[in-house]
Amino acid sequence: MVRQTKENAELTRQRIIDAARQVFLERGVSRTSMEQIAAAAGVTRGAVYWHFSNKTELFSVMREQVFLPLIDRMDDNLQLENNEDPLAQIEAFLNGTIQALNESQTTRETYEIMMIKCEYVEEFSEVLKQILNNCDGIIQKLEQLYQRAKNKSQLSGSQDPSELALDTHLFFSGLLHMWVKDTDSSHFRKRTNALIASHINLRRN
Amino acid sequence: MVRQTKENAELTRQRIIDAARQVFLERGVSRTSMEQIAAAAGVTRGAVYWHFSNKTELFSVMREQVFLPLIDRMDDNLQLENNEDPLAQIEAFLNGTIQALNESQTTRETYEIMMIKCEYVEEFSEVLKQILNNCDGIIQKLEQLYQRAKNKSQLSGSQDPSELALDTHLFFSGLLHMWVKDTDSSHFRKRTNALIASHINLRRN
DNA sequence: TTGCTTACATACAAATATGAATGTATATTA
DNA sequence: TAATATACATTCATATTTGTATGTAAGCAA
Repeated sequence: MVRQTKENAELTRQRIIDAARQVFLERGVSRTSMEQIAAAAGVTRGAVYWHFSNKTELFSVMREQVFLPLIDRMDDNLQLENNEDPLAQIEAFLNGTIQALNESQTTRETYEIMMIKCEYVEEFSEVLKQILNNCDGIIQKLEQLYQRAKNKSQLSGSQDPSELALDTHLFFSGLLHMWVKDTDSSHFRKRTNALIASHINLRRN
Repeated sequence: MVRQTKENAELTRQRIIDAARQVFLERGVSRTSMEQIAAAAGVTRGAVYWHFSNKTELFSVMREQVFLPLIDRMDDNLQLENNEDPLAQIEAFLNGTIQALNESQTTRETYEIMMIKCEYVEEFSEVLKQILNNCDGIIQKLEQLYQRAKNKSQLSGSQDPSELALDTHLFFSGLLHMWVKDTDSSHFRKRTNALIASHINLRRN
């Protein structure tokens, strides 16, 4: 197989991305060599370098394939439609993200790589900034939703939407980390729905 | 300087550990070579290999120097003394840990390395297990404290101590991550106390 | 059909990293 | 004070990894 058609080349490219994800997961991003990725994809380094200029670019593509759609989905779930029940909407957003993890192994693996199999230095610290920016967006939207919940007297006591939003974001950030790290026992993953429910319930009037 | 006294050797050892922390922070654990550590410590690789058998051991020592005392301190803060105000005790525990970060640059740096400059694969996945075990311990103690808070009718509504404990742990885990990642702007760090206060307040009767 | 380009494989050169082996001067100890 | 162990520095052999350069057969356009 010396020269593939355009279609086949695209398949090869995707196989390389999938192989990279697999090896990143096993050996960590830094320890992974292009040779290992090539071997896992059943090609040589020549092919990998043909499709991607280096490991960093390959990493970025792998990440974006999963995260860009995921972020879109999260944005949708947080959209300010005229919802009767903002608190329920927040809950649905949290559950939706967990559901995305449950449904797609690729998403799960990518999350795991991003969280505990990647060192955010040099070129990669840029990625960290993007992530933080994204967090800011989510926090803002949460705050708006909490504000609307407050306007509708859904909240108990006199709670500040801004602090509620941050509290929820931190909770969820911690939740995702735990969810990802809890690979074998998985006794944690079964509790997530209840946890999210009680987290929201704590706020409800 | 070919042969130092025992005392000086101990100083050299510590200098190597400090140098390792510094280079780990800059380049990430994986990308850091023994040569770079040696250079940063002002010695040669010979000295580094004399004191530590390899990078993994050096990493472990660096980590334990900071974490073992920190864990002890956290355990102390969570101890079940006959406290009148369990909720305040939890709040003090959270604030205390943040304070430890504020007070010690070494602790801060080590946390940052552990969180975003280290890949938890192969030998390092053992470390991850230890961390998770520790979390379990903290969660259990939080649960006991929440139980006592409930017995004293400190809690509003009918909240489950077990879920409150997990919620607090996830919140705090997320908080630590944010705290560490928020290196430059530091606008987040100033809000931590207020955030912790409102997190606890949400539970209070 | 020819010629150019694509999609790789193979080969090469240079850099970097590791662990161990060896050297060595000085503390330490008997 | 002589012998030994210590605390390193230096050297060496060996991998490993990277990027690039070159080769090549087949696809594709004119």
